[in-house]
Amino acid sequence: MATATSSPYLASNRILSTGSIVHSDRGVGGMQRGSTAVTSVSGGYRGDPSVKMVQSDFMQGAMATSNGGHMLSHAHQWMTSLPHAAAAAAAVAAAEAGSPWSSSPVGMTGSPQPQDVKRNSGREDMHSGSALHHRSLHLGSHQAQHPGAWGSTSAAHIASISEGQQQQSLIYSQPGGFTVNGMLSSPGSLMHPGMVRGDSPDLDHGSHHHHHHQHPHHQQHHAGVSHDPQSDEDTPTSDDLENFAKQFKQRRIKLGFTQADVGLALGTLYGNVFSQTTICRFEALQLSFKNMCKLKPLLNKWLEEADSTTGSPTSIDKIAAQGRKRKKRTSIEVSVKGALESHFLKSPKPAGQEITSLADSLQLEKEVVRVWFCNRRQKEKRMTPPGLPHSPEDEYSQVGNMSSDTPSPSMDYQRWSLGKK
DNA sequence: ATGCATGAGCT
DNA sequence: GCTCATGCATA
Repeated sequence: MATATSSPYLASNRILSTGSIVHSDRGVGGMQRGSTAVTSVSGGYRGDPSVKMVQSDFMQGAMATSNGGHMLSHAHQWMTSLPHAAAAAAAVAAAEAGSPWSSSPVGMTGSPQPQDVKRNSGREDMHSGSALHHRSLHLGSHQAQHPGAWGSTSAAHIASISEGQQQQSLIYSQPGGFTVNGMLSSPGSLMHPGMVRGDSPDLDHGSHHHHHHQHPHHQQHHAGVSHDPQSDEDTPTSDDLENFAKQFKQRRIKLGFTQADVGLALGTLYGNVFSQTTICRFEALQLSFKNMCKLKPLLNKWLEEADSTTGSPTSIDKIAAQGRKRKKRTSIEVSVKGALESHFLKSPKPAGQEITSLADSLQLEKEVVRVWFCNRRQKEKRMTPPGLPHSPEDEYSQVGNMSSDTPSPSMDYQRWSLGKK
């Protein structure tokens, strides 16, 4: 399908009725040998099967009304993602016909979610378990390096989550390495006492970030029993996190919850919803150290709740973040990615001008390139172990050859979580 | 499981 | 315009 070779963008299709067209020729790089990037637009939204189809239909209607049927006229094509109700969609349309994506959605409708006890027994166990990549070093050294990364700024500091937050519960009785499963006298069910997040779909995004300068100094416990003195307010070591993540995943699966379930549960329990992505990254230790520290308490709490509440429905009420317009995800061709990688190795932080020219030569939007670099840097940060004694050069040590254009996957990432088994 | 994207808060 | 935390959409 994506025969859109003429122009870098231009979607061959737009909102497609759910499920009907799923095209996706898995060979993104296998066919469009001419385009640098494809921008496949699709309308399907998986994650809420219950209303999926309906909204799709509404979508089309809404769009036709607002944009006269084409929203691709812009240089970019944004995709409005699933207005939930016709009313909402209409409202949005009326309010901002053809305007940029920055609008904020109107109040959302009550979620029609039929609280169901999700206990999808294993289902993602398979693919999730294949996360044991490379293994190797894991030293306890320390070294501050990236100025905003791994261990420089604030450590475990539970960001002040939204308003009515009152976590900090000091009932952590479960250290990362051992479980006291069962008999935890957790508050039972309780759940959202009075937290009503009636506004922003994405809620609390705006309250986490104060930097308290205190390094997450990795406390090395001297040899002997690795107890895991995880008191309330103390920075866990990388090992702690690693163990916890491992444990967590195990328990989670055992209990029959999916990563998405957990994310939602956290939302109903603490008012902080997280996506499957985040939970996944947590389990895979692909978050920044600081971020890991922040999430651990929450997940720990959930764990306790989860296995103490045997059978009790950790209710879920989804609040679909909708009405948001998002740029379509640009798909960068492999070869182009290679080029970007090369440049990255030379200059990880290209200046605006440089980005512009690069973007131009690669036929990509400047913004896309800029973002690519941002993401690349970010990725690098989490790939770099917090306490690796090696010199900065060791990062990409590609000992030996390396022709200027070696298509090699370049660099084998090593994360700090390699002590895997 | 991950790639590209959005946004808040800094600088 | 960057960093960082996060997530939609995808592979």
